[in-house]
Amino acid sequence: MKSLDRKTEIITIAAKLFKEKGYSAVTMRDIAQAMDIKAASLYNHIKSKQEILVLIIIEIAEEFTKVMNEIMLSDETCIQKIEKVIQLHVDITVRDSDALASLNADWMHLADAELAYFIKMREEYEENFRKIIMKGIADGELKKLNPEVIIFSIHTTLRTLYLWYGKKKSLNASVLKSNMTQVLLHGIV
Amino acid sequence: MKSLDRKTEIITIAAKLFKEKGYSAVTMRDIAQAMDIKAASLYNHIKSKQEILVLIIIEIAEEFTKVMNEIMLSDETCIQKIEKVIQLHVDITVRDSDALASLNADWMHLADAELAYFIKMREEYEENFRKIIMKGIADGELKKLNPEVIIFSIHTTLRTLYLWYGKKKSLNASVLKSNMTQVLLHGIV
DNA sequence: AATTTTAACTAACATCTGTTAGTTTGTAGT
DNA sequence: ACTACAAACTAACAGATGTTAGTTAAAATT
Repeated sequence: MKSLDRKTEIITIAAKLFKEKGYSAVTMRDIAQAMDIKAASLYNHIKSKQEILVLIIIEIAEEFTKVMNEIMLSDETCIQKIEKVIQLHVDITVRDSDALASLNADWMHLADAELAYFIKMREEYEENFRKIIMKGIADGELKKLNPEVIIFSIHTTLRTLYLWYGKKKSLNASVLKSNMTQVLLHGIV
Repeated sequence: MKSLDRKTEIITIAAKLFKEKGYSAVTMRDIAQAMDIKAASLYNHIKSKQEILVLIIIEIAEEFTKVMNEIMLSDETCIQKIEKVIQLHVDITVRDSDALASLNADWMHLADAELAYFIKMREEYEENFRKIIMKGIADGELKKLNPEVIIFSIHTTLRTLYLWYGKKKSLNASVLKSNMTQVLLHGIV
C-alpha cells in the first residue's frame, strides 16, 4: 500500500493548519515543518496543495450529501428528519471538526470541476433542508414563522458548531445532540 | 483633507474582495485592479495591507463594544436587552456586511497589538452576552435550557447574518429584525 | 544477496507578493 | 504665470511560494 498512512497524515495536519490560518495563509513549508520534513518531500505523497484541499473538503461534502439523501428517502416525520440532520452535523463535528472548518471557510479556493461539484452538492443539501422545513410548516408540525429565517437560523448554527466544539469538552456527542435538539427544535415547535 | 475619500474607497473595495476570497488570497494588485490603478498607487493613501485590515475590523469591533456597553448599563429586562443586541447585529449587517465578513473570517490575520485588542473586545462582548442570558434564566424570563447552547445558537446566528443578507433582498432592516427576534427569542421564551 | 520501492533529502526554478524610490501629471490657490 | 500638492505612474527589490529534478538511504521484496 503506497504511503496511504502518510498521505492521511498530511491531510490531517493540513486541515488543522487550514483551520487556524485559512488555506491561502498556510504554505507547503508550514505543513512540512509541522511534520518535521521538507516541503518537497510532501510531493512524494500528494500531487499539489490544491489536491490536499480537495481531499479534505469533498469527502465530507459527499458524506453530508449521502446521509441527507437517506434522510429524505425515509418516511419519518419532519421533526424526526430534523433530528437526524442535527445528529449528522454533530457526528461529523465531533469526528472531524478541522475538515469542517476548511469546508466552511475555504471552499471557494477549490478550482473548476471540484468547485462546481461542491457548489452543486451544497445547493442540493440546502434545497433538501428547505423541503423538510416547508413540509413541517405545511403539516403543522412547525410554527408558521418566516421559513427562510428558520432555515438560516438552524442551518448556520449546525454549520458553525465546529467553532464551538472543543472549548466545551464536557459535552460528548450524545449530550451535545440532545442539547442542540432542545434549543433548535423544541424551542421552535 | 488629504485623500480621505480615496482611502475610504480602498477600504470599501478591499473589504468586498476580502469577503470573496479571504485576506491572504487578495493581493494589493487585486485591490488596485478593482480600482483601475496600479498597486503602488495605493500607498499614497494607506500605509500597508495590514492597515487596511485593521481599519476594516477595529472600527466595527469598537462599535459592537460601545453599543453592547450601553445595553449593559440600561435597566431593561433581559429580553429587551437581547432585542437590542439583535438590532445591533442587524443594523451593522445591513450597513456593512463586507466588513463584518472580514471581522468574522480574517481577524486572526491582525498582528500584535491590534490582535490582542480585538480578542479582548471579543471576550468582553461574549462575557456581556453571557451575563444577559444567565440573568434571563435566573429571573425566569428564559427557559432553563443549557445556557452555553442557547448562547452559542443565538450568537452564531447573529454573527453569520452577513452570509445570508443580500440573497434575501425582500427583507429590510426592520422586517429582518422582527423575524430574527421571533425565531431566536419567542421561539425560546 | 540482489533488486526494487518508499520516502526522505538538496538545489533550484519561475512566479508572485508587499513595498519602496523616484517621477510625472493634473488641479487648486496665490 | 507660479507654486504646491494630491495622486497617479514606472521600475525595481527582496523575500516568499508552489513545484520540479535529481539524489540518497533505508526498508521491503524477490
